[in-house]
Order: sequence, then structure tokens, then C-alpha cells
Amino acid sequence: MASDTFPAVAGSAPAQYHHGDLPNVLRQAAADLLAERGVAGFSLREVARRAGVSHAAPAHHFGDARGLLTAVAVEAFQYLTRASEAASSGIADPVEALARLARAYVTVSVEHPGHCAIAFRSDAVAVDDPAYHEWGQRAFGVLLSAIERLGRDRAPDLDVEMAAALCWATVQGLTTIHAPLEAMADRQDRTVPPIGDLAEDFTRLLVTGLVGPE
Amino acid sequence: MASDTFPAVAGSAPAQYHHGDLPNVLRQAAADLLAERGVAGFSLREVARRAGVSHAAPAHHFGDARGLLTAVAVEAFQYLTRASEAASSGIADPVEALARLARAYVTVSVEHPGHCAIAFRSDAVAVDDPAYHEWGQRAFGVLLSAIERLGRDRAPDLDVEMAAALCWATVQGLTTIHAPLEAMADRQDRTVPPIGDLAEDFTRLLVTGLVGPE
DNA sequence: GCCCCATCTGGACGCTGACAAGTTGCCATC
DNA sequence: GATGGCAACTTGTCAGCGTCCAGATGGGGC
Repeated sequence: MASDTFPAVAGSAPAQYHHGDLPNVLRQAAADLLAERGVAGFSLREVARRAGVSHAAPAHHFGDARGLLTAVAVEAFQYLTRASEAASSGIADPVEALARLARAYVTVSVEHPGHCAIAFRSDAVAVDDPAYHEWGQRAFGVLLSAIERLGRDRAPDLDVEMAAALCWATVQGLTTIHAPLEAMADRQDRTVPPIGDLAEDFTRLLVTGLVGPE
Repeated sequence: MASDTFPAVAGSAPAQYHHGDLPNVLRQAAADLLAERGVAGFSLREVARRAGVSHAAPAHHFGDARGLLTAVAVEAFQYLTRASEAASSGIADPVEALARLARAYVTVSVEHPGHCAIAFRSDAVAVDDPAYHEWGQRAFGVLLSAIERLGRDRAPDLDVEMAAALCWATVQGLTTIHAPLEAMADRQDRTVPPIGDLAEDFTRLLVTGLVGPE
């Protein structure tokens, strides 16, 4: 079976084994399946089927279902880190940087629904996995440094850790309740603003609460 | 099999069928199991085993696994509604009322971890279930009326719906990320404040952002 | 006293994740 | 250039799962 039957996904390791680039293919298939059917509809065997390999192949690379899901969660944090860094780099105003960070966060959750569906499911993911921890912290770090800049500029005694937790919680909570909120609004012929706009608005409000107006 | 073998849980319907009060017993067993093993470790047959009935009994009352999980989610919103009403009733100051609401929310999520683990899992719950919708709105309504009072007192042009969504998102997000946050802090010998304190602090900050200081 | 029907049981089916044993094919070594 | 080792993958097996179905059970209305 030639390696070009399963072309490596962008940026992945070279295809050098029997199958090609199976770990990446499996991760992608898992993310697709999660996006389609949610965590409840996830199945290792369906992932294997979509990757065109036997049902036991994933175990060889990821140990078990939890291992594969953890790998997807790590990738979620990688996407998040990359998007956050791109969104906030070069933005001088810390408030503007935070607003863009919030928009980037929900954008990732919209563009990678499978990844983000699993990222915080501590019952299905090995939260003590070193890579999970490392990339979670790295994503958090981007937010943290933006808050630090805000503190330096506007409120030297700001509790940076707590403020960052507040921002993360708000935006994460928004991704959780936005769909139910829309469903409720639909029943009453109301509409809910786009999630990206809400994320920015929420963040500007939070900043006002944290360091005062102006 | 005498009905007193399975005493009815507090406030439930009288035991009048073969088994007694099976729907309530099953709901409670499901919530316990969810609290112990999370959504990923949930199993209809284990619930039936704990209730002392055959593996097919739950289907008769709840249709399928989704039906039982939906019933638990509805109960989560009922707890939430009751706790919210108790926490905010009789509190004149709307800011204080909101702070107590936030604390009540996370308290429910701590005291009923099984229920709250499933409440927003739209992949595992029938989110278009009428009861789910009704009780979700009812819980949201308590928050909404507290925000309305805040707007009347302090900011007549406040967007009440959006402000309520912001508060809910923040507190819900807090319940999602508090455990991971604690795990991260542990690795660095830091500590995270109790979730109830954070919920109150966050809410007071949000209020400042929404309607200004004072 | 009888029947009806909601309630619950036990068995069957296809699917699942995990494990064990065997097969394939690359690569280094002799 | 044959050989041995080893990672990658397959095949087979197992218990457990959710759901469907036919049948047993027992309380309430007639």
C-alpha cells in the first residue's frame, strides 16, 4: 500500500510506515466524528473505519479511546494557542488584544467543533496527560500575558490569575450556552447576536469591571 | 415485592405500582452514577442494576438512554430554579441578589454533580424536550428578573437579555474550568479560591462592568 | 370474579472497547 | 542478499452495552 494513498496532513511527520501517517489520519477522523455526532456518538471502531484500517489499529498508537480523545483535546489547545497568538500579536492596546483573543477563542470553537467538544470533558480525557497539561497552560499563557499588559497599563494591583480565569470562564461558558440560548430564542422569535460579537462585548464589559471605565 | 423495599424519595409520587416508585429511583441512580463516573461512564444497565430491576425496565419509563439523561437534566434545572429562588428572594439590593444567585448556581453544581454534568450536554440530552425547555427557561427567568431589577435601579438602558447571558455564561464557564484550573495550580503549588467565592467575585465584577461602579 | 393493561422480565441482536495472537513489511546487520 | 528483529497492523475473541421483542405478573375497573 503506497504511502500516497493516505497523504500526510499539512505539517505532519513524513509518511514512513506501512500505512503512511496513521496517527494524524486517526486524529482527524476522530475530530470529524466528534463534530458530526458529539462525544456521545463517538466510537473508536467508526474512527478506524473512516481511516480505512482495522478496528484495533488505533489502540496501537493511542492505547485506548481515552488516549485518542486526549490527543484530539491536545490538538484543540494547539489550535487555540496558535489562534490566540495570531490574534493578539502586534496589538498595542491590551483591551483590544483581549477582545480579539475572545473572538479568536470562539472562532476556534466554531471552526473546530470536534476538537473543542472534547477539550474540557474531564470524564473522557486524561486530564493528567503531560501534553494536555502543557498545551492547556500554553493557551492559558497567551491570555495571561494579555491580562498582565492590561494590569501594567491600567491597574497595577490587578489579580492577574483570577482575571484571566474570569475571562476564560466567560468565553468558555459562552461556547457552552450559546446553542441552547439560540434554541430558546428561536421559540420566542427572538435572535441572539453572533457568538463572536458576544465574545467581544463580554470581554469589554469584563475589562471595565476589572480595571474601571476609560 | 413490597413497595417499602424501595422507599419513595422525598417529595415524589406515592408508590402505587409493582415496583414502587421506579421512575424516581432510576433518576436518582442515574444521577449517582453520573456523579461517580461522569457522562462517559454512564450505562443504562448499571442504572437498572442499582435500582434492582431488569436491564430493560428503564426503557419503559424513559424510552431510551437519552430519555433518562434528559429527565436528569430537567431535574438539574429544577434544583437550579429552586436554589436560585431561595437565594435571591427577599434580597433588596440587586447586586447582592446576583452575587447570591451566582453562589447558589455553583453550590448546586457541587451538591448535584451528576445532574449538572449532564444539564448542558446537548449531544446526550434531548434539548428539544418540552420539559427541558420549560425548566431551562424557568431557571434563566430567576436570573433575568434579578438583572431587570439591577437595570431599573442602576442602568435603565441595560440590555437585560445579554447581561443575563453574560452572567450565566461566566458562572457556567466557572463550573467547567474550575477543576482543570485547580489541577494546573496544584502542579505549581498555587491554590485556587473556593468556587463559591470566585462566583461571587466574578459577579460583582460583571455588575461593575455592566452598570458602572458604586 | 373477571379481564385489561400498565409494569416489569428474560432473551436476542448487532454494536462497542479491550485484549491476545498472528501477519506484514521495513531496516540493520552479518 | 539472506536473515533476524521489530514496529505496524490484522484477525479473532470476549464481556458489556443499548435496543427491540415476546411473555409473565399483578392491581384496578367492570
